[in-house]
Amino acid sequence: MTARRAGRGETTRKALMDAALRQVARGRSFDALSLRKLTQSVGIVPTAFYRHFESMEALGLALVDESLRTLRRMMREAREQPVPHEQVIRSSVTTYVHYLQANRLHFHFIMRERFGGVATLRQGIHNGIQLFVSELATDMGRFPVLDRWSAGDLRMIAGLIVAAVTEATDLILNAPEDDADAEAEIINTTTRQLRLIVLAVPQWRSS
Amino acid sequence: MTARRAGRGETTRKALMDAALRQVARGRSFDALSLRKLTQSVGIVPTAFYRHFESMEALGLALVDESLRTLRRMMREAREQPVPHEQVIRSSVTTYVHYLQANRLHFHFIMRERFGGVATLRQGIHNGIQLFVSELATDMGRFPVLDRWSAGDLRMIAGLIVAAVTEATDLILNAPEDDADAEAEIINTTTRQLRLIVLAVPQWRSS
DNA sequence: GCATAATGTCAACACATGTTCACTTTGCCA
DNA sequence: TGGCAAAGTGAACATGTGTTGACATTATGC
Repeated sequence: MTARRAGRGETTRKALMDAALRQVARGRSFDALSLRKLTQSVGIVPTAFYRHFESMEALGLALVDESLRTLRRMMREAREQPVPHEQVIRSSVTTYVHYLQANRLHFHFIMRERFGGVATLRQGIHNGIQLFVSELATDMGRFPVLDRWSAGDLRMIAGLIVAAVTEATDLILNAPEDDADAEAEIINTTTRQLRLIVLAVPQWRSS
Repeated sequence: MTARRAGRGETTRKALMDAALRQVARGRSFDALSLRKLTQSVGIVPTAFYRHFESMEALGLALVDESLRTLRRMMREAREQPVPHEQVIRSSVTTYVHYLQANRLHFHFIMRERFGGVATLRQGIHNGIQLFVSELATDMGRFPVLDRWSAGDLRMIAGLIVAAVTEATDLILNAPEDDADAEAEIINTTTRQLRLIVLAVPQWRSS
């Protein structure tokens, strides 16, 4: 039983991860981070890095893991929340954006490294998102009309929704952090996009 | 009139740009490229780089420009092409994917640096895409039913379409280059997504 | 409280990076 | 054809990089 110790080591490990996240959120891509600057910003000597991670890539993978975890947590909480009868879409979008604001660093990391320069990170994030799409698809399959849809059609529509939300995420992250007007407009546009999609559902005939 | 010479210089300038594009397509993010490796892969000495670009960032901006230009070229050609009466959506998607395959390097660059680590490149690409969305919106405003839509609604739906196409682009670029089956499936999914969107159009009531 | 493993430090390495300056070569235009 | 600007070269620089090994300092479980 390798009971993980939770001494100061655990905290500087976290500090390293946070430092990396902050650097990424500041604009740099993970690919271009330097081990030395990272340790410096944490206040330890470069060589101490290896006490916590085997390599930079390992750090990156840990960050992918952590970030995807907050994504899953969001979905779980959303599932446990009772579904509001009115304004389902609008309130979902709003909730999402709040969650996004509360976890900017993780979302920023995911967005940047999703197409970033490190193949293994890309792969990990890609898989995570695909899983996310799948879960969304099966969730949607429980709704009144959609319960007659094929699995493929459900994935198709889930993918479309995720694409819309991804675009919104991009816009939010690139807007100034406290611009309420911009945020409101993005929420508005995304809400209308999702409403449009829902409007199409009853019309759909699988070919 | 500063008539640009087209000597060997012009060609190694292009060679530098191509080398950078290849490196990016290979996986590295632009801000992790090294000036030295670049010049080495072109066969010139590092210092000669400055004969063609003031800095790496200048190279990047030139690449943004070039890549966005192929995007605009695509749209222009699409506009000049007569609209097929049947299977409009499917044939559009197919055409797009072919164009994408024929210009993988440029699309790869756009996709990677759209969220990449260099702010100015991000900004440039973002603006380019927004312009793209606007043009698509006004184009769509010429269609039978959509000609009654507000500009805001048109932008909304155009954004949704672009989001779907962007997702498809990502999938295509990350699939092996000659996997016809995967390509066919992506085309299929995207086509259905766009069809779904079109189905919603007659139902839409602007609030 | 002591032994022990985990964290952290220090010095040093071999190498890669961007950029400088003065120089040579190339190719075009008058 | 001679001149001149453009393109390419070479040596050298100051810095930054990842990684090594041997050593010091913690903290924690027994």
